[in-house]
Amino acid sequence: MGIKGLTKLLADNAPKAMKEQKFESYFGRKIAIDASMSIYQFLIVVGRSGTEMLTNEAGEVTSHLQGMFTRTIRLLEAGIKPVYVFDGQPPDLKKQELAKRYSKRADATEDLQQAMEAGNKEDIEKFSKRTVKVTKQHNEDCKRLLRLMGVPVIEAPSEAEAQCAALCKSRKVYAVASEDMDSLTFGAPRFLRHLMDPSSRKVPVMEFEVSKVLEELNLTMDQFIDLCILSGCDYCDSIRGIGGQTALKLIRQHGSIEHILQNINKERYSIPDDWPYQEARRLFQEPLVCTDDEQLEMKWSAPDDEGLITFLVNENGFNSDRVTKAIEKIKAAKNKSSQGRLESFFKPVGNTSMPIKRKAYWLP
DNA sequence: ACTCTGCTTCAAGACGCC
DNA sequence: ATAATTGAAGCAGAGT
DNA sequence: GGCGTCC
Repeated sequence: MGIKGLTKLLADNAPKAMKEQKFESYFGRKIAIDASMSIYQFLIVVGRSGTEMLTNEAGEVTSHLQGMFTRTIRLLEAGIKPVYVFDGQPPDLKKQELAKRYSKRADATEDLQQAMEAGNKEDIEKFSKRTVKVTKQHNEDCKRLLRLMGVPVIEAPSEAEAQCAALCKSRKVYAVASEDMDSLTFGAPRFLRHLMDPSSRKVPVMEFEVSKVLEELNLTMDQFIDLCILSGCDYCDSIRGIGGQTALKLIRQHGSIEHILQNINKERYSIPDDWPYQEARRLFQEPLVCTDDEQLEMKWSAPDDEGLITFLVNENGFNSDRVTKAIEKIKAAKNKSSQGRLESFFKPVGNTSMPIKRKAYWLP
């Protein structure tokens, strides 16, 4: 569930920490993306009608490939250098939460069964979406596709969001793009929401800087993490009756969850038994991430034409012409943006005599 | 009156043709 | 055995 | 912009 109500809390209490940006302003930028969440959305929405989805001849689902392929091309054409980060093992604390979701899905599967027997189209549509799950195979399919496209893939040891944040902290990428507010709690210095929306043109890209969030809320990072835990996170329960607003007030007043617990009226608020807030805090402060430079190497290389045609056309029934055209798009996009951010940034100005300090500008 | 929490519900891609 | 979303909007009702 | 198709 991410962090409950954090968007609204920040909009109300730290409006200057977020700013609208143009999609085009990320030309040449390296951006980390949580792959699993994208795959999930593709499975739910791409080519779905009732229980029907896009499939290959063997009847295996290909919606995730279609979605990942077109979206990644769109990013490359915008000059963005995406790096997709895949989930590893979830932390133990998350397993309780995940068990709940599992049982919800089991319920939905039953509901779907009934709807199908009753032939209720609307219900079939509704419940089938809730039974979607991302399998290991889906993940492997997408990794293979991305590698063939020449787009880097990183396998996180645990939470992908945490790995994305770590990449941004160590300046290996410019920003993290996600719809999940956890990114800020993991300390991603620059965080983008709605990066993918502008195609439908409704929502502008929203850019958050964690340093400004802290500055405006007047909190330390540790206090911000405590605020997120109290607001409600995936790792442990929160205190019933305390939401974002109250949590912010209490943190400002007492400084930490420990001090809040010492001062709070325990008649009024019941603290959960065996409340693992300290472990949750630790997961946000020091999540398990990979820091090995060799494993984090990112290269945006030319696409593998033959490999893509074998995989998409021969193995998964994609239209041959479409794939060929798409490959050309990828090549054109990579040529255009391989010059990097600076030249293209200055090109419209038309003044080539200006000396440029290359190195300084190349930092993310 | 007003604020806040907490529950339920929903919707979720990208492209091209018209 | 294997796999585990999300935010947001709208509404009810408790608390202050 | 609404609507069907992608596999």
